Amino acid sequence: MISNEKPLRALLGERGIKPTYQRLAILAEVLDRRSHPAIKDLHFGLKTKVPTLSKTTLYSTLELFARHGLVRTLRIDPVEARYDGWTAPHHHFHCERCGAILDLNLACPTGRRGCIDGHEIREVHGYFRGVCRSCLAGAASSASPKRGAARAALVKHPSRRYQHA
Amino acid sequence: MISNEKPLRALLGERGIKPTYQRLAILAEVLDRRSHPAIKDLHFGLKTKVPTLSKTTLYSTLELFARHGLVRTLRIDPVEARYDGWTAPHHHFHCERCGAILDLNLACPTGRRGCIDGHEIREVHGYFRGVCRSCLAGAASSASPKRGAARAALVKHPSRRYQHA
DNA sequence: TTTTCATTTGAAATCATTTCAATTTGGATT
DNA sequence: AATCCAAATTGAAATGATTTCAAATGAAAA
Ligand SMILES: [Mn+2]
Ligand SMILES: [Mn+2]
Ligand SMILES: [Zn+2]
Ligand SMILES: [Zn+2]
Repeated sequence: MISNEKPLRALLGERGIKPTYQRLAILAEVLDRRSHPAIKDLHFGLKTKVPTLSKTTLYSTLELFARHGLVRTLRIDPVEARYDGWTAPHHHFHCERCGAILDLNLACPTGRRGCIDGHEIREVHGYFRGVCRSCLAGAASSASPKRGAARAALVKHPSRRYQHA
Repeated sequence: MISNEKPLRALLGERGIKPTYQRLAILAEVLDRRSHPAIKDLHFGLKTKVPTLSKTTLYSTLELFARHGLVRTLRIDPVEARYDGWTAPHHHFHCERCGAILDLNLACPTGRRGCIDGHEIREVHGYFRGVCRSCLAGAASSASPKRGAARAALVKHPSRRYQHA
């Protein structure tokens, strides 16, 4: 629903990646989500379609996809990598209360490439952290009732984050 | 040597943080380094001055410092948190070959605060990743002979990163 | 000195990620 | 259809940063 214009097979084929059943399912799942899912979220979301899918495959496949520019690996969440199927340059906001990662569209582009100070730039990430709109609205202490990755993040992580503040 | 204008005791006192022997040593160590050290680097660097210092104290103290704006916690290295005693807004570059983290001074500021899309912004990070100047110079495969955190990162991390590419 | 409370410490637990060897898969060849 | 082979997948074990937790220490107050 995001950028599934081209069939998934083509996205893989163009890059010489064999369109395995697992790879197609993983690619579909990660492109289908705007929530910047973590490995465990993808694993959970795919358990019906690919019951035998291992986390090891998820790790290696997502690294493969990232290497070929099919997904972006976000490191804004200190606990776990989050993946983004939307590869156009944009910034990210991480809510330290509910764990949600949201897209931001700002002036400063993250698409910059080339060299800076002689260093070869391959990736640019603009990370903002704070308290998201809906957490601000749902005042008080406990995070507002979110779903998906945000909620998943909530129930886990003992006090690592996403607790009171 | 960086921003030790004020005595360290004052930096803590202003914020109501009791100037413990450990805290003063940790603060001195993190302010003294431009290498954006990880916990293990600080632990190693302090073993002479504070032989009994535990990593637990380092974790909790650095979190305390970060909460009070004395240091910034960088999440650009996927393996471990790196700490920055230079709190003025600036961007960071992470060399995926040798692990070094370098300061960048660019136009787009990271000092932005306030709200975006209704989200309350508390932290802004500009992360660039690629291959650093000296790694580019020292062509070939193995990383150029670096020191400090970069080297430390090298000898560790089996193939996690900092290997060939 | 005795009490009290914050800080420090080390050991154990947690958990994301990596490693690795074995199994499975699917295409090519016979 | 049967065989072969390299790539892909899998699960279990290892790794290592970070957190948890309860005991030990320290320092100020009574
Ligand atoms: Mn995004
Ligand atoms: Mn810096
Ligand atoms: Zn939130
Ligand atoms: Zn380098």
